[in-house]
Amino acid sequence: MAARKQYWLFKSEPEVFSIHDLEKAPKKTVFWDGVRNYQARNSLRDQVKVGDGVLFYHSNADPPAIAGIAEVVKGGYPDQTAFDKSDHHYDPKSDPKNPTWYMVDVRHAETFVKPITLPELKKERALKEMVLLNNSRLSIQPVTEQEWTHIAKMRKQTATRS
DNA sequence: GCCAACGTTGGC
DNA sequence: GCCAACGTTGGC
Repeated sequence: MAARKQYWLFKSEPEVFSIHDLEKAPKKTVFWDGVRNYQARNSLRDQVKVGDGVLFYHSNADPPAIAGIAEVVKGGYPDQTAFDKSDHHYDPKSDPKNPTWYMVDVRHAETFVKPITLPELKKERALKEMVLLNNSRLSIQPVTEQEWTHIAKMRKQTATRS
Protein backbone atom coordinates (compact mmCIF):
# COMPACT_ATOMS: atom_id res chain seq x y z
CA MET A 1 0.00 0.00 0.00
CA ALA A 2 1.31 3.41 -0.93
CA ALA A 3 2.11 5.69 1.95
CA ARG A 4 0.04 8.78 2.35
CA LYS A 5 1.44 11.77 0.52
CA GLN A 6 3.46 14.04 2.75
CA TYR A 7 4.36 17.68 2.42
CA TRP A 8 7.54 19.65 2.95
CA LEU A 9 9.03 23.08 2.69
CA PHE A 10 12.51 23.34 1.19
CA LYS A 11 14.46 26.55 1.61
CA SER A 12 16.78 27.92 -1.00
CA GLU A 13 18.44 31.27 -1.45
CA PRO A 14 17.34 32.47 -4.88
CA GLU A 15 20.77 34.01 -5.43
CA VAL A 16 22.14 30.50 -5.20
CA PHE A 17 19.30 28.45 -6.65
CA SER A 18 15.83 29.79 -7.41
CA ILE A 19 12.64 28.19 -8.63
CA HIS A 20 13.42 29.67 -12.03
CA ASP A 21 16.67 27.75 -12.04
CA LEU A 22 14.68 24.61 -11.25
CA GLU A 23 12.35 25.37 -14.15
CA LYS A 24 15.33 25.72 -16.49
CA ALA A 25 17.06 22.54 -15.31
CA PRO A 26 17.13 19.47 -17.59
CA LYS A 27 13.82 17.65 -17.14
CA LYS A 28 13.08 20.43 -14.63
CA THR A 29 14.69 18.12 -12.10
CA VAL A 30 17.63 18.55 -9.73
CA PHE A 31 19.16 16.77 -6.79
CA TRP A 32 18.76 18.72 -3.59
CA ASP A 33 22.32 18.60 -2.33
CA GLY A 34 24.20 20.43 0.35
CA VAL A 35 21.94 19.91 3.36
CA ARG A 36 24.32 19.79 6.31
CA ASN A 37 22.00 19.77 9.28
CA TYR A 38 21.15 16.55 11.08
CA GLN A 39 17.47 17.15 11.59
CA ALA A 40 17.03 18.05 7.93
CA ARG A 41 19.20 15.09 6.98
CA ASN A 42 16.96 12.73 8.96
CA SER A 43 13.95 13.97 7.01
CA LEU A 44 15.71 13.54 3.68
CA ARG A 45 17.04 10.12 4.55
CA ASP A 46 14.00 8.61 6.24
CA GLN A 47 10.84 10.47 5.42
CA VAL A 48 10.85 12.36 2.15
CA LYS A 49 9.30 10.00 -0.42
CA VAL A 50 8.56 9.95 -4.14
CA GLY A 51 5.35 11.83 -4.80
CA ASP A 52 5.60 14.11 -1.77
CA GLY A 53 4.79 17.78 -2.28
CA VAL A 54 7.41 20.48 -1.74
CA LEU A 55 6.88 24.18 -1.15
CA PHE A 56 9.83 25.97 -2.73
CA TYR A 57 10.78 28.78 -0.36
CA HIS A 58 13.09 31.64 -1.23
CA SER A 59 15.04 32.55 1.88
CA ASN A 60 17.30 35.57 2.21
CA ALA A 61 15.18 37.18 -0.48
CA ASP A 62 13.33 40.46 -0.63
CA PRO A 63 10.73 39.59 0.34
CA PRO A 64 11.19 36.02 1.53
CA ALA A 65 8.43 33.99 -0.11
CA ILE A 66 7.07 30.66 -1.21
CA ALA A 67 7.82 30.84 -4.91
CA GLY A 68 6.19 27.67 -6.12
CA ILE A 69 5.79 23.94 -5.83
CA ALA A 70 7.95 20.96 -6.65
CA GLU A 71 7.47 17.22 -6.44
CA VAL A 72 9.80 14.62 -5.01
CA VAL A 73 10.84 12.23 -7.80
CA LYS A 74 13.52 10.27 -5.92
CA GLY A 75 13.71 9.47 -2.22
CA GLY A 76 16.74 9.77 0.06
CA TYR A 77 20.12 8.64 -1.25
CA PRO A 78 23.69 9.60 -0.31
CA ASP A 79 24.76 13.16 -1.09
CA GLN A 80 27.85 12.60 -3.23
CA THR A 81 28.90 16.24 -2.98
CA ALA A 82 30.03 15.45 0.58
CA PHE A 83 32.77 13.21 -0.88
CA ASP A 84 34.00 15.75 -3.41
CA LYS A 85 36.96 17.74 -2.10
CA SER A 86 36.39 20.46 -4.64
CA ASP A 87 32.75 20.91 -3.65
CA HIS A 88 31.72 23.73 -1.40
CA HIS A 89 29.77 21.23 0.70
CA TYR A 90 32.63 18.73 1.05
CA ASP A 91 32.63 16.98 4.40
CA PRO A 92 35.70 14.83 5.15
CA LYS A 93 33.81 13.14 7.97
CA SER A 94 31.24 11.61 5.62
CA ASP A 95 32.33 8.07 4.76
CA PRO A 96 31.10 6.77 1.37
CA LYS A 97 30.53 3.39 3.01
CA ASN A 98 28.39 4.98 5.69
CA PRO A 99 27.31 8.38 4.37
CA THR A 100 26.46 11.16 6.76
CA TRP A 101 24.50 13.29 4.32
CA TYR A 102 21.56 12.55 2.09
CA MET A 103 19.65 14.21 -0.69
CA VAL A 104 16.53 13.72 -2.79
CA ASP A 105 15.52 14.64 -6.33
CA VAL A 106 12.78 17.17 -6.99
CA ARG A 107 11.01 18.17 -10.17
CA HIS A 108 9.40 21.52 -10.87
CA ALA A 109 5.62 21.46 -10.67
CA GLU A 110 4.52 25.06 -10.56
CA THR A 111 5.86 28.59 -10.28
CA PHE A 112 3.52 31.00 -8.60
CA VAL A 113 2.83 34.05 -10.76
CA LYS A 114 2.79 35.92 -7.51
CA PRO A 115 4.97 34.44 -4.75
CA ILE A 116 3.31 34.16 -1.36
CA THR A 117 5.43 36.38 0.84
CA LEU A 118 6.43 35.79 4.43
CA PRO A 119 4.35 38.77 5.68
CA GLU A 120 1.33 37.31 3.88
CA LEU A 121 1.90 33.93 5.45
CA LYS A 122 2.18 35.53 8.88
CA LYS A 123 -1.27 37.07 8.49
CA GLU A 124 -2.91 33.68 8.08
CA ARG A 125 -4.32 32.32 11.31
CA ALA A 126 -4.50 28.86 9.77
CA LEU A 127 -0.71 28.90 9.38
CA LYS A 128 0.13 30.01 12.91
CA GLU A 129 1.70 26.67 13.72
CA MET A 130 3.79 26.41 10.57
CA VAL A 131 7.39 25.50 11.37
CA LEU A 132 8.51 28.32 9.08
CA LEU A 133 6.71 30.91 11.18
CA ASN A 134 8.04 29.66 14.48
CA ASN A 135 11.59 30.78 14.39
CA SER A 136 12.97 27.78 12.66
CA ARG A 137 16.16 27.80 10.68
CA LEU A 138 15.49 24.28 9.49
CA SER A 139 16.07 24.04 5.76
CA ILE A 140 13.84 20.98 5.28
CA GLN A 141 10.60 21.37 7.18
CA PRO A 142 7.47 19.25 7.46
CA VAL A 143 4.24 20.90 6.31
CA THR A 144 0.86 19.57 7.40
CA GLU A 145 -1.82 18.65 4.91
CA GLN A 146 -3.98 21.48 6.30
CA GLU A 147 -1.18 23.99 5.79
CA TRP A 148 -0.53 22.69 2.29
CA THR A 149 -4.20 22.96 1.35
CA HIS A 150 -4.45 26.44 2.81
CA ILE A 151 -1.43 27.65 0.87
CA ALA A 152 -2.75 26.02 -2.30
CA LYS A 153 -5.91 28.10 -1.90
CA MET A 154 -3.94 31.29 -1.34
CA ARG A 155 -2.21 30.92 -4.69
CA LYS A 156 -5.30 29.92 -6.67
CA GLN A 157 -5.87 31.70 -9.96
CA THR A 158 -2.37 33.12 -10.00
CA ALA A 159 -0.37 30.10 -10.99
CA THR A 160 0.86 28.41 -14.11
CA ARG A 161 1.41 24.69 -14.24
CA SER A 162 4.48 23.00 -15.54
C1' DG B 1 25.00 45.36 8.05
C1' DC B 2 22.98 43.99 12.43
C1' DC B 3 21.80 40.66 15.45
C1' DA B 4 18.79 36.91 17.60
C1' DA B 5 18.34 32.18 17.48
C1' DC B 6 20.31 28.10 17.28
C1' DG B 7 23.71 24.33 16.01
C1' DT B 8 28.45 22.67 16.57
C1' DT B 9 32.91 22.27 18.61
C1' DG B 10 36.18 21.39 21.95
C1' DG B 11 38.38 22.21 26.57
C1' DC B 12 37.80 20.76 30.98
C1' DG C 1 28.49 15.85 30.26
C1' DC C 2 28.75 20.89 30.83
C1' DC C 3 29.10 25.05 28.73
C1' DA C 4 31.61 28.97 26.56
C1' DA C 5 33.13 30.22 22.18
C1' DC C 6 32.26 30.32 17.70
C1' DG C 7 29.88 29.80 13.17
C1' DT C 8 25.64 29.97 10.41
C1' DT C 9 21.03 31.22 9.15
C1' DG C 10 18.00 34.40 7.71
C1' DG C 11 14.70 38.23 8.81
C1' DC C 12 14.82 42.94 9.18
